[in-house]
Amino acid sequence: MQSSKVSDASSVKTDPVEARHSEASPVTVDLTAVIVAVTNGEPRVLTVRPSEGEPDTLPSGPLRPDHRTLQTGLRAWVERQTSLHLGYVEQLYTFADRDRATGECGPGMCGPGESARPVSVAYLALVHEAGADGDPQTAWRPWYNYLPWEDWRAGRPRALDAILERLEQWIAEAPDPLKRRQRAERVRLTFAGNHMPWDEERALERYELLYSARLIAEAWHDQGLAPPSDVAAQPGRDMAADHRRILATAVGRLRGKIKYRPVLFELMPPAFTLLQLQRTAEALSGARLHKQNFRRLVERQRLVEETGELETETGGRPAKLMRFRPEVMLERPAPGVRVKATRRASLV
Amino acid sequence: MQSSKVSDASSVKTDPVEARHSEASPVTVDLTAVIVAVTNGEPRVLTVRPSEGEPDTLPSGPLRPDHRTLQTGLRAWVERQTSLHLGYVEQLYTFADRDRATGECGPGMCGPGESARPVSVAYLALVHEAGADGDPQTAWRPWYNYLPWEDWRAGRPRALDAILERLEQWIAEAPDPLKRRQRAERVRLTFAGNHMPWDEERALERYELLYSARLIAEAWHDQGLAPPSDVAAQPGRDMAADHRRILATAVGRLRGKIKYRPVLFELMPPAFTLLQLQRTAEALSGARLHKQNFRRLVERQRLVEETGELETETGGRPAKLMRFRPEVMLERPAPGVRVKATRRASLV
DNA sequence: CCTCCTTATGCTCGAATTGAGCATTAGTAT
DNA sequence: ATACTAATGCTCAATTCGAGCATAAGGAGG
Repeated sequence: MQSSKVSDASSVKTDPVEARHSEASPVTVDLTAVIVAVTNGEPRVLTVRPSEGEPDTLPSGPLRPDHRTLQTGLRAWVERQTSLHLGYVEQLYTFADRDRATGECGPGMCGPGESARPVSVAYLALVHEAGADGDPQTAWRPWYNYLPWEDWRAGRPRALDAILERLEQWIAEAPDPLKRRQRAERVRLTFAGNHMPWDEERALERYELLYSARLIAEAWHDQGLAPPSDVAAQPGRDMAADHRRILATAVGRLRGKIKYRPVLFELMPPAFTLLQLQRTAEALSGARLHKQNFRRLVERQRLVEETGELETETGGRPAKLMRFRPEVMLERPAPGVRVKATRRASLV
Repeated sequence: MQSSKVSDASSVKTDPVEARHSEASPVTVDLTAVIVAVTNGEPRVLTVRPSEGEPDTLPSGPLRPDHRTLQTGLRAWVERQTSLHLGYVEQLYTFADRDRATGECGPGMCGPGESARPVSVAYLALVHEAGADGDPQTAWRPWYNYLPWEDWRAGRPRALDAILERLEQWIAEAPDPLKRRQRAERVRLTFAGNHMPWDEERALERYELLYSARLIAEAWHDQGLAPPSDVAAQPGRDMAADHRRILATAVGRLRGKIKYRPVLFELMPPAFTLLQLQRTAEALSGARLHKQNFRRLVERQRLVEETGELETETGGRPAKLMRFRPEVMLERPAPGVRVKATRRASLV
């Protein structure tokens, strides 16, 4: 079913006529959005509620002639589809792999071989609150549902054991010793083997590795195959087309970004406690942070100021409510929350 | 027909007619490459020699159906156009502004409004040596020819005086006081006014600001106007379409990248002295670095190892020749040359 | 050969940043 | 009162950073 595109691809290769008229191929541009919010310390992405039995989907739509720029096109689509106004928006990446589903053709919906190749331009957007829209067409999903191995907040994720076991198997299956070493090295690098620390920014690399090793259901779909029924072999919920890849890109990018730009505050309500801020940073980076050092950092950089109010619902001593101090943008280049995970995740 | 789910979703909310003729506009995808090399401490980009009287152009070509991915398409084009093999390649950005020339249509050259909108996907590539190809169709140009205000290696660039003068004028011309303050703030932030340090990574922001203020010849062209004849008002050599914007994107991105990934070595010959390495870093970042601290950094991170040879043509005491130590990639995440400009550019 | 110029390389020193953790405060729940 | 929980203040050592002094080792000019 998803395989329709694969047959397109092969027709391109085999049909000499197709190959000869090598002019620019007409394509359509699809704008896809990863819209992120963090509520109660849980990072969520907005999904368009799929039809029964279909995998989850990110909001997206084609670029239209009346869109002046890619970004305005994206905003238009999202605002229409979700009645959500986007604040911070950033371009993520442009994908156009011929052999990898890009989602425009549902089962049987693709035209004949001539159909335009789908190019998708992915965007990342941050919004304040998840709750808002009661739109029944959309749903906020914890992003770690799709990428469970990325969540180290409660220590090493359970899913990793099964994953690493499968990856060892994949390494062993390599056709020759050189490839075997390369695979092993790639696993070690991205999955923190052997003296490598876990690098939370490598979310995309990890996803791509799992895809190569066919631990990602989409890898099977893209080849027109049904994934093995063994659930443990397919960690995380799958998504339509390459949306999970786009999500992984967003996660990695955002994890990097918070370290040198104050984007964290795009996700916060107008007033918040320092712990809430910390929880948000942890939600994104997927790691626990050292509390006192986190505060020191935020305070020394003067990223926030007191509102004067207190939050009493903390479960402990009341906390000062803070607000973002927008002037920082005008003071230093590159302010951000460059935090390092605590060594021992238990602490905090 | 493209995105079934989107039109479904939107048709729920909006006028079905609108939704129906909301076909994706057909577009062509143009792959554009910023190919960078540094020779003798001068950063250069590969340009395709323009026809007489035409502005300089970056190598580019349309995405074709036989290209499996965007990146392979780009490599194919570049290898054909320049007989150059690309090593490091990274996607930069995708541009598709409707109102900004993207090169396919000169003034009046576009067909009727229906013509396909050009989308350009820009890539950055790093290569070892500029000299190589004797291809008469291409030329290596110092990138600061196009962005002279970005070169602070010999102190504050001369061009800045004229630029800032014009920008002051632009600020004063603002239609209302609020806009005036916003313009002033924007200038201060990007051009290091008033206690802001020069942030070399903001190359794109600076370019865009100059574009807004019409200090960039392309800003006039895009509106079908001839730029004023006053040369001082148009700093830097212009390029075709939005290629200078793409170049500015590349410069900013690369300046950021060298700080946390060892990409610098993609530009170096197999063996080099530490000073050559430093000159390369300086060439990219456009600033002078503190020599001893630079060596300390490179050595402490064990980015290089001695080859055992000496370079005697240094003009002074012979220097050890070094080579990149690729093992660093396997040791730590994010090794790089995160250097800060010396306060006083004279030192070194 | 001696002097000067140039670059290479070693080393120091104080300031700032970072990682980790102790201690105290101030609320709520039992 | 006692136990928990979270907020907040503070310390301390290790490391990193910014700046600069000092010395080494070549070549060029006298």
